[in-house]
Amino acid sequence: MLDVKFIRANPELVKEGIAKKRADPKLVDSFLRLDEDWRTKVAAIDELRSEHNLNNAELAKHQTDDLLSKAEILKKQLTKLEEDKKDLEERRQAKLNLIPNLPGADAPLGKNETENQVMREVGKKPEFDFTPKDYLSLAEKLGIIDVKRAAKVSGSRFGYLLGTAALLEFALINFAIKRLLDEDFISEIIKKNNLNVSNKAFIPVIPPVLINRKSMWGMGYLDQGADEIYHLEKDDLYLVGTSEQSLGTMHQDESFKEEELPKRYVGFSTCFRREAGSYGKDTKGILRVHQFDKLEMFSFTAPETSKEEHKLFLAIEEALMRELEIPYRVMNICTGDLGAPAASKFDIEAWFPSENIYRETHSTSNCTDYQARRLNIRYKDKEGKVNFVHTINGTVFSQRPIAAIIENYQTKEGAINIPKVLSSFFEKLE
RNA sequence: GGAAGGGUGGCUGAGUGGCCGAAAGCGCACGCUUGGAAAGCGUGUAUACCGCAAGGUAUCGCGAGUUCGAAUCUCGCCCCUUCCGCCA
Repeated sequence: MLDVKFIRANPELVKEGIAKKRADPKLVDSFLRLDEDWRTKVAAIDELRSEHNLNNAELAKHQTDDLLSKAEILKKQLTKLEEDKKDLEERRQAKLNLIPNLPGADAPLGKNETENQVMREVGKKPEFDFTPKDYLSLAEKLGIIDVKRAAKVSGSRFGYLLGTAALLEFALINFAIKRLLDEDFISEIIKKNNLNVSNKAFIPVIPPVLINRKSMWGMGYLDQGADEIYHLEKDDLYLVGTSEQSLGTMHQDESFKEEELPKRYVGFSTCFRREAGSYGKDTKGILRVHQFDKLEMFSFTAPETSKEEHKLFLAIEEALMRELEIPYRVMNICTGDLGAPAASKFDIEAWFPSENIYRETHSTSNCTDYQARRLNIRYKDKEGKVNFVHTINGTVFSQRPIAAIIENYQTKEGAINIPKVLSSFFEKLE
């Protein structure tokens, strides 16, 4: 949600901003019209109610027919006005809900994913003296990914990870968690990237994956893209598409002290996506499935530090990818490809040698105060002033990197080497 | 799922129809006191919206209702605690 006062004071700026995100600028005008009507109604009600309250105070002292009949009249008027107000309020809120966050200055202008900018390519692409196979046929041959049986059991876009693939996930998660709990690791990244943020460690968390309507709405995913979300009607609960949704909502209606910020979490959860709009896209394998596990970073920060925190998240993602020795590139997501809550977003795409392309494996967004305002998450600064926090989220590892590992670490014989950095974690499991 | 009890400000907790945005205590802030501190004393201490301000309006889990008037009465829902049932 945008700051209503800001919209009123800067309607042109807001129109310009949301147009860049391919939202209809007319939304702003229709919102402002409803807002104006609503405010007028509120003022009228406040005045009438004040009169009513005074009248009631008299009635408390002595009851006369005059006072009583005046009260009845005022009550009737109020009831009518209040109905109008409720209706206006709903329509006003509905418009406001549809206005996305404004893009940040660092997000490149563009209409869709084809205009995302490559920021850098990192890592040496593996050279094979044979034709590299795709991860799925390798994995199926090794019996470590099974989508056929999953189709039998659950339908399309599901998969079983077995043996080495399952162990790879556990190893990957353990490796990443170990890094994120290590302040020295974070310090080093801060130093290397010349960032001005705290080296505070992340708090590990296993969050709920079913969340209520208010929470899902608060994260900004219900007004647009609700088709993507699984909804359990009987209980009116939503399955999270990412643990971002249960981490960000954890502190709703709370107020931090400034010294508590940044509050950093790393959550592990299963994620559920209906993939309603992606028929025919990545239908093979496990790159786009209805259910997958993901380790996710989430941070509540003061507004001044959110950009740096966002850079830290990206730097962490990159550092872990470099340790894994998987080539990747970093994309700066253009305005037209940003989700509703995000002001800026960086993706990491891992190298898939069988296809000779990079594929998205990570994503980190700065949602500024858009989610915090909906969820009422604030902090008190040193002068005691209360303000909304900023929220940042970022992938650590999902299951997609497992596919990247399989492709990049394949041998001529069709086996898979284990990345060096995972070997100790892997051996403990084997 | 069944039964009982409960949900009030940062916290504890009083409040069964108007004098209640809400007693008291704790905490916190400031001041006095002190060599300094503690204690003591005094003052202040919710949020949102409208307004230049004075001030007004709303909020006692949420929603509806009764009433001129609701924290207080009625109904529905949510959440918490305890007991029973079921259960990893």
